[in-house]
Amino acid sequence: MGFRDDVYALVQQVPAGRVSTYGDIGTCLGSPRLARQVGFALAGLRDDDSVPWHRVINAQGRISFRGDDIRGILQRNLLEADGVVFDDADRVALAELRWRFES
DNA sequence: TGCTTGACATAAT
DNA sequence: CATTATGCCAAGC
Repeated sequence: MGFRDDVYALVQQVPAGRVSTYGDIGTCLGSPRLARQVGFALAGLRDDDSVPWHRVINAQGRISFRGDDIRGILQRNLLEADGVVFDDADRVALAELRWRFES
């Protein structure tokens, strides 16, 4: 279809225990300014669990809320289940967990 | 075809 | 460090 499918493909490349940022995905797809579109694409998934959307967070290493707090808590829960650790500021160690896309 | 919206990013306050 | 303002690009209407 377009941009969104590329986002899904990249997110699916992120292994468990690793996380990625909207900016990185956008950069991999063309420009770092595509970050919003990345989020937009993931929003289209809604409750589709075929894509590990919870492994995608913002550049600050924090979970992006969509409006429903439950969504963010669920995301954090899923990440912790993958082995991702949050610090006191509810942030993940991006320097260690940040996934680097190959192509 | 053209305007509005949006799970962000970055810089400024 | 949090909050606000602006930019950017694609999708929806």
